[in-house]
Amino acid sequence: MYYSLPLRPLMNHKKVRVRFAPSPTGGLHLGGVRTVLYNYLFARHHGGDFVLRIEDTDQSRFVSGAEEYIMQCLTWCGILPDESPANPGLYGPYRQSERKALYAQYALQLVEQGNAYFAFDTTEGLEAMRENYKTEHHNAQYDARTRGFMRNSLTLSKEELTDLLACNTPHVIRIKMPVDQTLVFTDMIRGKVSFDTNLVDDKVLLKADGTPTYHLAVVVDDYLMKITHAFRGEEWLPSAPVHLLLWQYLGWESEMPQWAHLPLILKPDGNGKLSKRDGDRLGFPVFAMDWTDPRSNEQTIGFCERGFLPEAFINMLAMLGWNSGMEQEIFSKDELIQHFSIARVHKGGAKFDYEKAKWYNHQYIQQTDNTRLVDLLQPFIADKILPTDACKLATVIGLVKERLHLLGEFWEQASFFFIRPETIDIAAIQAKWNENTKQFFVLLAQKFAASTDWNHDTIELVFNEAVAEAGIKKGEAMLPLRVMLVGGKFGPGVFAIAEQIGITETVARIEQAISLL
RNA sequence: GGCGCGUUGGUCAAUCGGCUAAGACGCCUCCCUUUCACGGAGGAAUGACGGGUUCGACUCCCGUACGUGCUACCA
Repeated sequence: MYYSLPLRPLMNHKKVRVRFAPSPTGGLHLGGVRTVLYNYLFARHHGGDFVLRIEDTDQSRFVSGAEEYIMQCLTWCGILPDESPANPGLYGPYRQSERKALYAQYALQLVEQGNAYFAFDTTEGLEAMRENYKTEHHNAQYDARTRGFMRNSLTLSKEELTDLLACNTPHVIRIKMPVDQTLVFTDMIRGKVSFDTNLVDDKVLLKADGTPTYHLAVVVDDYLMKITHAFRGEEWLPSAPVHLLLWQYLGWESEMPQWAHLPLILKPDGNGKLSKRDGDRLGFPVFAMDWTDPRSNEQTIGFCERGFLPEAFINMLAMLGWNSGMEQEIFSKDELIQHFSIARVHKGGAKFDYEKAKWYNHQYIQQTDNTRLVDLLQPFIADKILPTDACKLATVIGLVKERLHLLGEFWEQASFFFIRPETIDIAAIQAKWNENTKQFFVLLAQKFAASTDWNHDTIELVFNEAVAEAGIKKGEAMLPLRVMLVGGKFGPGVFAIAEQIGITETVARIEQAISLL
C-alpha cells in the first residue's frame, strides 16, 4: 500500500502561524536560537504569527527558572513571540503542563478507533522484550512483531482489561503502527521523505502519569493552536511518520502544518552535533546568555556576556544554514525578514566556526555608533572605570573599536586611557635607548609640561620640535613614547592617546619610564 | 546492526546541464601605517569515489564510501 499526502502551496489562504516549542531544561543552545530565528523570520516574512509554547510535560527534566531564562534570551536577541505564556493570545494556555487535561481525550479517541491501545508493561517487561526479541540485524522494539507478546489491550481479555483499568493499574497508551505502509510526506527543505511503517515502533502517546509524550502533544497543540508551518531540528525526522499518522487518525489531515526539518549545527572539530561541552572544551559560548544550573550551580557563559551584539549574533546564526544567494553577508533584522526563504535553507549540517562568529561581531561593532557602544560596554567596565572617566568613554571607544571583536576585549585594548599601565615593555624601549634618546625624553617632558595647547596636532608639533632640537630621528622616539604611555606596542595613534590622557599624566608616564631605564 | 537524512576549498557557501567553479572567514605575501588594528592589492586551497543518462555533468539517476540523526513512559 502506498500512502501519500499532497503538498499544499506555501502561501495559502490561511494566516501563517509558527511556533517555537522548547523544553525548559537548561541553557538556550545555538541550535535552539537558530530555530527560533527561522520561525520568526518566516512568520514576519509572511505576515504571520510566531508563538512560544513551553513543552514542560516531562517533570523529571523540568528546571526551574529555565522558562524565564528562555524569555530573557529571546528578548536579548530581539525576536520576541507574538503569543507566549507571558503574553497569551487566543490559543492558550501556552504551557503544556497547563494543558494537561486536553490530551487524554485524544489518546482515548485513538484507542476507541483502534489506532492506539492500552499497555500495562513494566520496565522489566519492556527490557525483557528488548533482550528476547533482538536479533543480529534488528533491535527489538514495541511493534507489530512484538506487541502480540506483551501485556496490552490487544492481548488481554476484555475482563482482564476492565479489571486492570478499574484498579487504576499503571498503563500507557501506545499508537498502533500499521503494517506494510509507506508513508510519504513533503518536507519544505528536503522534498519527499518516505518511511516504512514496519520499521517504526508503537510510540507511547500518553504516559502512565497521564501526561502526553512529545508525539501526542505536538500534534494536538499544533492543531489547536492552528499552526500552519512547523520547524524543528533534523533529529525529529525519524518520528515524523508517527506525527503524520496522528494527524490522519485524529481526522485533522487537512489542517496538518507543513514540516521543515532544519539541519543540525555541528561541532567545529571532529564529528557530531554541537554541545555545551564543545564550547567548554574549545573556549567559546554555546548558549545565548549565561546560564547557571540551579541544581549543580554550574555556570556556563553566553554569547551576550562574552561580548556579542545581539544583531551580530542573529546575523551570524541566520547565515549558518541559510544563504540569500547574494554576496551580501551583513543583514539587519529587517533585511533578513525581507530575504529569508525556507527554500534556501541548506539540507546538510553546518560546522560552527567561532572565528567567523567573531568576525560578524567585529563588523557590527564597527558600524555601531559610539554612544550606543558606551551603553553596551557598561557591564564589561562598570567595576573598572571611575565616573569621572565616563565622559571620555565615547571618544576612547571611537579610537579603539576597530580592533575589537568582542566587547569584553575593550579593557585590554583601552585600559591605559584610564589608568597607568601596571607594567611597561622595557625591552621594547631599550632597543632604541641611549644617552641621546634619554636626553630627548627629558626635553620632551619639559616641553609637554610647558604646553598651553593640548590636542594631537599640537602635541605632534611639540614632539617634532623636540626631535629637531635633540638631533635624533623621529623613528627612534615614536616607539619608546608609545611604550611609555601604553605599556606595549599596540593601540591607536600615540598623539591621540597623549591628548586623551592629558598633560600631567603624559609627562608623569614619560618621567616614570625614564627613571626605570 | 536497522532505518532516515546529508556530502562543492580547513570552515560558511554561490551554482538549479555549458565552469577558465563566485564570495566570505581563517591562513600566507605585499602596500598603507615609524606600534597594533583598520583599509587596499595579491596568493595557496574545492566538486567523496565508481558507474550510468547526455553533444556536454558539480549539477540528473544508480551504487559505494564517509558523515550525521533516530532507534526511551526525553524532548
